[in-house]
Amino acid sequence: MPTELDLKKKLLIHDIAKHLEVSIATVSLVLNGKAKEKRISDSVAERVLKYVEEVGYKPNQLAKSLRTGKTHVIGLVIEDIANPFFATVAALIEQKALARGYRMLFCSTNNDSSKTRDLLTMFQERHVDGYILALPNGVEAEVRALVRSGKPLVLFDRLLPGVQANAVVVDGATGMYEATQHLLSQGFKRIALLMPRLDQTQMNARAQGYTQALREAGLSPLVHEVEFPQDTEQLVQDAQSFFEDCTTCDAVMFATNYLGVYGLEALRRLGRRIPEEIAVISFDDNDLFRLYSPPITVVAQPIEALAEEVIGTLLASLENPAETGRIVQLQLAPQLVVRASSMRPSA
Amino acid sequence: MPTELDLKKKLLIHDIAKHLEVSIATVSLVLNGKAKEKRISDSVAERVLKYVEEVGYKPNQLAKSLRTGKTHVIGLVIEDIANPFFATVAALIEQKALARGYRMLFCSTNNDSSKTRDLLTMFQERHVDGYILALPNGVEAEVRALVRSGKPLVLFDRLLPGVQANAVVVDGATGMYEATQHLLSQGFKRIALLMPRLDQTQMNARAQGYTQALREAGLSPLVHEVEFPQDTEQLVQDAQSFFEDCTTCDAVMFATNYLGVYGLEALRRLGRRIPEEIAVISFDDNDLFRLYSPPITVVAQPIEALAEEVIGTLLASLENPAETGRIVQLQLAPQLVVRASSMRPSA
DNA sequence: TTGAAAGCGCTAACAA
DNA sequence: TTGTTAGCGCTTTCAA
Repeated sequence: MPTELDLKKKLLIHDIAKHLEVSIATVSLVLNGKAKEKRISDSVAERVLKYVEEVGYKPNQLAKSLRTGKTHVIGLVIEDIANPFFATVAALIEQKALARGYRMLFCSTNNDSSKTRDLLTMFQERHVDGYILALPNGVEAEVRALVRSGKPLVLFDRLLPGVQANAVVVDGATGMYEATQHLLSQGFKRIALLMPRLDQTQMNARAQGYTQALREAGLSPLVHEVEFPQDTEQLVQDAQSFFEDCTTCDAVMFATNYLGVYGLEALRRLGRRIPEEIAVISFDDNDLFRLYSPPITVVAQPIEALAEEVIGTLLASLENPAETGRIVQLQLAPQLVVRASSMRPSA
Repeated sequence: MPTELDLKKKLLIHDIAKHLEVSIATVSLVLNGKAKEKRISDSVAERVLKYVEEVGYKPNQLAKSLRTGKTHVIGLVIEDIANPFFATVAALIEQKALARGYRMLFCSTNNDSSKTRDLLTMFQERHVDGYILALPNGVEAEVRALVRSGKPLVLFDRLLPGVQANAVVVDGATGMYEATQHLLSQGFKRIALLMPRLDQTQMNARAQGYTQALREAGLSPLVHEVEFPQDTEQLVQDAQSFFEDCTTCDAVMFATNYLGVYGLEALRRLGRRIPEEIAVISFDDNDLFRLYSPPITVVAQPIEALAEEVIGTLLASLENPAETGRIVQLQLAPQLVVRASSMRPSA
């Protein structure tokens, strides 16, 4: 004998209206908090709420969305959810969005512009209410169209050339500039930079900060670009052969967290001592850098603040459609965390 | 003067039918690949496809879903997207699901059963087509109801007591059993286990494997449970005071990747040398363990295979509703990766 | 081979 | 204060 719970026959608003002998509209209004506004008697409103709770009626969100045009879903597009930086940002954003009644639909681009285009199309088809985007180059036209359409949207981590939109990024140029100066002040002279071959604004900024600091010191930059994305083992070997060639380098900076990891692996395979033979600084902090022997100096991104600003900016334009048109562009300061890997060993 | 692109007035199926002077049904049928079946002339089908492509018509998925009852969205519920294990699994699942035409709606539980209940309700309201779940205890009733409802569903990482459902888990008991035996064979005698205080099947299995190996060797287990989830600094200090108390321990096993990280931090603060003063093994592999000095021995989970089996199982029951009822339960073997941290230093 | 029309479940304008 | 009803955009049966 099935219990009541078992045969839960997917209640409709119609059913509950009939049971309570009120109209569908009344139920809908009460459920959407418009009882007062529409001057529905407190007693009726109360009865509705009570019964709905009792039988566990849940409105079909699909129908609701079709009707209202709102899905309460935010589309999150990032480079790779397996990258700790993006995973942490995603976790924080999810948490904050959930608290405000929004859910996340997420996808990784893997820096593939064609895949990204498909993703953006899918999000549009699904009518997400807003977008949070860390995109590869090559989708400028699509994003521009999105902005024009008036959909709330926030770019983060990186900008898109020629696209005017809300954005929250980290000031990697200053971060790398200061990090480079720190190395110089420690007496290191041949400072190399390892960065991925990606024409993205945040990467260019990081390289620029590094280059500027060196030039001001009258030194010349030594930039090595590695293919990315690419097979892990290949990346390590690439770094390894770079270090083998660059026998005069006394310091190296990694432009991303994953290059830091692969770079350390390469240095370890070569048996290079840090910082005695080569000083190291990586962009982005994580457990590995903090606990490595020696601990690695990093340019730490303000992840918590980044997530907060991103979701704050999006929710603001979501809840205040009037303000669409006013563009918010934020640049957050990273923090240089000096650890043993960049300290000139006292001779 | 707005260009054609600018005033893209949200095309409807109606518009395209009218333009082509065919019926709405014809357009719909062609778009859903039922042209042949419904014997629609090739020429008409071709015209429809061509025009749709030309003007970039995209059906409203909300309306489509409301009508068909299918959303092509998979709900992914995990403990914490910022945990590298879950982040990696999520990345792999997302990639494989996308390739099959499904998108992911994801949420983290943070081991909060009440939050989890809300999450499951939200997913139901949004009519996700299937569920991939790594849940905390306390939601057995909800999941049992979900299974009864016939919705495709796969549990992973951990089972739920008393719930019969598809599942893909890793055999942590054997993994820890073998790891413990390895330590014993290296001559370590006082082996402690640090684990989170979570009554979850995978944790219990790991503890059981450890305990069994010790008992078989006539030794007694030494299990320390730490509060989780909890503030990071607190976790490190908790581990630290455990190590301070346990002066006779000559080896320690960490039941999760995060405990491994915090445990290493604690040992470092105490200045304990690994493996001379204490040998270390952690469950779950990652960059930190591989590159740590000394490299940490781990019980590595077969993440790629796990993701593959999870999505494979789900898609199978998604695409083959007939088979609902046939439960698939898989147990994958982890791999002991021996590194320096667990090797008896040659005296 | 194609067209008309009945919904999917809900919201909200309009009437009463 | 509450009820009726017209859609939101699409799929699919049934009739032509």
